[in-house]
Amino acid sequence: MSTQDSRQESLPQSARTTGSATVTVFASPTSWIESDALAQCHQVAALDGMIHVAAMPDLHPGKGAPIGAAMASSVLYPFLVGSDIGCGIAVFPIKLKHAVPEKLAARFPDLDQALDPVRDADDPAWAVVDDEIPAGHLEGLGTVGRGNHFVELARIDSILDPAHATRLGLTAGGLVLIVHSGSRGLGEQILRAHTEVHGAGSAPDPAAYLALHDDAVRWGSLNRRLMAARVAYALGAEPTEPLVDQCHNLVEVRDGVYLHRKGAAPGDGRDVLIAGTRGTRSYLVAGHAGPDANHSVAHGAGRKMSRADALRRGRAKHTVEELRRTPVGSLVVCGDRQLLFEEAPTAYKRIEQVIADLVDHDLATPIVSTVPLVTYKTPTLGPNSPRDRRDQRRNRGRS
DNA sequence: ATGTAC
Repeated sequence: MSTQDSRQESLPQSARTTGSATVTVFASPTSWIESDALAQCHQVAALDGMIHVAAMPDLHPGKGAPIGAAMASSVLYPFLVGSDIGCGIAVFPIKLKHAVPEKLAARFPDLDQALDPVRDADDPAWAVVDDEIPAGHLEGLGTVGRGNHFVELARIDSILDPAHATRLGLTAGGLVLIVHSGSRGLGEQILRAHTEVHGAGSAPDPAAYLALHDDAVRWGSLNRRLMAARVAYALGAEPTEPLVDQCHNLVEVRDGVYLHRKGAAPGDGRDVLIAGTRGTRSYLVAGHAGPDANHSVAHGAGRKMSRADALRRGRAKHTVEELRRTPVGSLVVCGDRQLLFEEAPTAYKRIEQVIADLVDHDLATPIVSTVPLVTYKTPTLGPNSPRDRRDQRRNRGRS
């Protein structure tokens, strides 16, 4: 199977009796995979009840558990999903007459500001809420969050599978909104409630955890639709239904076991957008991953550097201006300089290699690529904004 | 990735 396979048959006889699960890495030998991330896969493999760990080519170290892995177990471990339960990527078609990045970047709404049922009662974006708000959770509703989350206006670039692209109504030059976000404070609350009592232990009442988890998954999806509607209206377009909306942090019950996905998208007959970086292409693919891959595909380019390294090396290598205007001509709306360095394209692996690894292992077939026009991270409040002044204080004497 | 504390 994989050239970085470390299945039990390759281990000495004595190691086979430990009850450790199998670990398969779906990456070429030349693809960059950190040894810390592999070590985390093997730590996970040693957990009680673990059956199989499938590591995707975007694998990188996470907090306690690897990111970019699908982990099947007879026991449910909330920490393997992490705090951003329901995080995922949705793609919405959008029609605009003129797509000039400079003009559109200035029109994005403030996605740090939650939709308030009273103050924003007249906001037309509420129309996408067609049911109860999951868990009745209003805090942070309609906000993108931080880290690697973003809302991007992108153009369909290459058509790689014409028949499939046509079925989805995608043509070269068409525009889409790509929304990567999750359940914000809600998922964090759910994991914390478990962790305070059980730490990294399993869920003693899986059904109880799953009920809360499912709320967070629904909330994340609603949040992505709300943001797409907020942005569509702000850009002078109508909101649309998502073409794809796949969640890469969740646990599902499948074949009688708990399949935990952490930075791994469902890849079993579904279409999924695999995000590049703020300054490179993304790829919509048709997933056809089988049991060896725990029915999963990669979720993005995957970090190549820790946030700390990206910040340190980025300050020496890039100016803020070149990170806000990328090599593909897109604009990055980000009023937080530190985040801009942490999320620099050079801090990530090459998305084309990740896609090639998926193709080579027969996990996915690319449908189209997209190229960013405007990527929104967090509001730019102008040169004298409180945020930028804070950044200047933080950076003084260091850069 | 998160809200909160420093």
